[in-house]
Parts: sequence; C-alpha cells; structure tokens
Amino acid sequence: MTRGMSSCEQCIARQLNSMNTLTKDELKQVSACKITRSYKKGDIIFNENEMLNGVYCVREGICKLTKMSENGKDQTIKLLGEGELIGQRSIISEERTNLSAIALNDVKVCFVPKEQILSNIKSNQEFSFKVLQSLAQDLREAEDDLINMAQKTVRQRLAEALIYVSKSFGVNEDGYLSVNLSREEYASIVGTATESAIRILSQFKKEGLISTQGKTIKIENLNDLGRVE
Amino acid sequence: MTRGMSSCEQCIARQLNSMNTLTKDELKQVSACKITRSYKKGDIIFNENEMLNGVYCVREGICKLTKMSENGKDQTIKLLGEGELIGQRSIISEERTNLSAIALNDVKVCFVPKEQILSNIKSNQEFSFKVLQSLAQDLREAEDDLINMAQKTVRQRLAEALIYVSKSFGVNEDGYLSVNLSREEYASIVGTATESAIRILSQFKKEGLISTQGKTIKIENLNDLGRVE
DNA sequence: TTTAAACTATGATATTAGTCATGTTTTTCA
DNA sequence: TGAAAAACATGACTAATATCATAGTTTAAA
Repeated sequence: MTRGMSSCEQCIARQLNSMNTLTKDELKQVSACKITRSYKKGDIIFNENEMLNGVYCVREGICKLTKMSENGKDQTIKLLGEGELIGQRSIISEERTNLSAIALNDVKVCFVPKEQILSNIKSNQEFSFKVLQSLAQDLREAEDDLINMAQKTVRQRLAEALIYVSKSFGVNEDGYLSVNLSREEYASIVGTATESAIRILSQFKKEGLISTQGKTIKIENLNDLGRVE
Repeated sequence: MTRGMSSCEQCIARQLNSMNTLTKDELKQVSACKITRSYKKGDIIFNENEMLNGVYCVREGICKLTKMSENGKDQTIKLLGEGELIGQRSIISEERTNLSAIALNDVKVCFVPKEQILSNIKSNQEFSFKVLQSLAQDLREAEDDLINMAQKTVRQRLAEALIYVSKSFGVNEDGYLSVNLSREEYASIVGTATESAIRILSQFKKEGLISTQGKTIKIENLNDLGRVE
C-alpha cells in the first residue's frame, strides 16, 4: 500500500462523493479494517434474506443486485462498479437483505464492519448527511425505474439498458461495451424473456443501432438508440 | 390548539416512528411554524420539477405521488395518509421534485420549512438517523414495487393494490374501502389501461373476491385475492 | 329533479411479449 | 484441439394486454 488514502478510504470517500466528510482519524479507523475479499464471476457475495454484518465497497469489477421471484425468474435491480457501496440499506434498516449481490466478473471488495459504519454515521454529522443524500438519490432512481418498467416497451427498456451500461462502465478502445453481459443478463435487467432480449438485439443490429461480435456489443448510433419506439 | 403536542409535532413524530427523537426545545420550534394548508380533491400540492422550500406532513386526507410519462399516462408511485411526509427526498437531495403530489380527497397538511427540517437533521443525530431509516424503508419498498411491476401480471398487481389500499387506509363500518379511488386511479397505480383495470375488477366480482357498489369496493375474500394468478 | 359530464362496462380487434421447439454459433476446458 | 456446454438465433404459436368503439350507470351540479 502506498501512503495517503487506502483503497477502503477511497471507496467510502468516492461513494459519498466528498473527500472531506470523515476526519483524518475516522478515515484512519476505516482504513484499519481493510478486509479485502475476492470473488470470481458468478460468485455470490450475499444472498437474499441474510443478516449482513457490514457493508461492501467494490474496489474492482462489477456486481449485480438481483431478486429471485416466485416464478423462478430473477430481476436485476442495479449494477455496481468501482467505488460503490453494497448493503448499506440493510445495515441502516437493521433488516435482512432483500436482494442478493453477485459478481459479474472477477471482483474485489473491501468489507467495512457494521459497527464501523454505524459509528461514523452516528458521530459524524456531515458523513451521515452524505449517506442520507446517497440514499435519496437511490430512491429517486428506483422510482424512475419503476415508471419505465410500467410505461415503456421492452424494446425501449432494452435500448436504455444498453445506454446505461455504456455510460456507467464505458467502452474499450474499439468502442465495444467494456462490460460483457449475456443476453440472459440483459433480459433480467429489462424484465423480459431471454428470447425476447435476443430478438430485439437482432432487430437493433438490422437497424444499424448496434453491432455485435459474439456476445460483445457496440453501440453504433447512440442518438437513435435513445429514441427507439 | 390544546396543550401538549401540536399536530405538526405529531406528524413529524409519528412519521419518524419515535416520540423521543427531537428534544422538547426542537419540538417547540417545529410546532412554532404551524403553517397549515388545505386542498380539495384533485388539487395539486406541488408539481414535477419544482423546487420545494419545505416538506409537507399530511394531517388529514390522502394524497398521491404521480409522474406523467411521455405518452401522456401518469403513473402513481405511492399513496400517503395521515402522518406521512411529502417532499423530504427533494429537500435532502437539494433537487427539483420528480413527482407531483395531488390530493385524492380533502386534505390538510402542515408545512415545515426547509431550514427547520435541515437544521434538525444536522443538529440532532438521532432524528437524522430516523430520517435515514425512513428513506431506507422507502427504498426497499420502491425496489419491491419494481420487481412486482416487472414480474407480476396486471391481475396480480391489481389484487395487491386493493389489499394495499385496504391495509393502509382501512374500511368503513360496512366493510367497504374507506378510500374511494376511481378505476382510472387504480389503473395508474397498477400501470395498466383503465379498461383493463375495469375488466379485471369485473372478473374479481364474478369470482366473488370483491363486491362493488358504484365505485366503492369491498374485499370479500382477502385470502384468495392475495393468491390470484 | 333533470341533464350533462364523468365514470363504468363490455365486445371486437390489434399489438406486444411469452413460450416452446429446434438449430447454429461461440466458448470453455479436459 | 476437439467435444461438450453454454449462449445465441429464429420460427411458430399462444397468452396477455392495449386500443377502439359503443353503450349503460352513476354522480354532481344547475
């Protein structure tokens, strides 16, 4: 480790969108507990209905939050990249998780024990307010997603999912999305059948909106993709 | 006003699910600003994309939070009854509202200025944590709603909407739901066409799950209604 | 109390998306 | 590197829901 901030500190600080929220002493404490865990593609970080004893901060890789429904399909709620926190809602509510967290590729997280986070929330007003703001932001996003789910077609939602992945996780040097999700995973984000996702991606290809190479996808026309009907 | 707690205090206290969160002095301050506003059925409390300068606490009546989508339909996100807060998310994020709040019947709210709420959040750790917990709860509900929207049929969602209204706002002496929503309003909660909502309610009636008298609805078989496929 | 407006009801038809079946391509790993 | 597994692709059919049309009922207000 280099001097200055540890990765844990960076995670927390970045997530909360402020480098000056915790005092130096508090940061030192957070960095003191640098328990790092590694997961491979497909590994479960935690399952639905578990009690967590801390929050996870993604240092490397991408995770998804999903929930299995009665009919056996699972719904992806959110993708999380570097610097994002997982599990804070459950810790704050003191409830079991309602989602599972799964690694989408090789993932490293740092684990911050519950007591640590809660004590910072309770003793540091500014930090606490940042957490409040980040929950408020998540809530707004969830409400927007709900409206999209209710009112847009599968085609529109899939187009938006591609744009979301592109904006959140970027593209590589050839312009292909740097996160490779299977058609099944796209279907889970959009809330549709895998075959429907495949079919619509084929349409997008025919219409010149995207191109593919195996499972990797490249957005060819972002503007039109954002306007599909 | 009688001595003891004012209505505003009661609103805040009830919402935050704790009578001991604010100190007596803080409660006195909150109660000092008892600006009460009245709205009639259909009145707009605030619109989408407004800057709020405070939060509203419902003292009487029911409100809905809705968002108009591009195709002209509006989606109801949540119904709010007595004791519930409106606008806290926008105040915390310091953003414009993304939903409008509309009175579903005659409504009285008390208005708590932004500075008041924010100063309590910033100076009272326990109060702040309660707000945090209530946002975490809202977030969980929004995630659950998203999954329902994605994975359940219109029929199932409508059944759940009826149960939700019944549990949240109760029934009158004859067993009829005490909140009277039009079929159009149910459609807006469920995210479907008004005709579909009407058709499904007719089916429920034929199946003996509910009965109706004009627009008022009575749940006849709560168990089976909760299990429709 | 009557009359318009709003709401509820239902049939016919169109559209969207899901399911099942089958074949092809890509990826993985022994 | 070659076979098996996983993922992708597409056709045919079905089910769910939306849309359009029309008519009956209830509500509210003059």
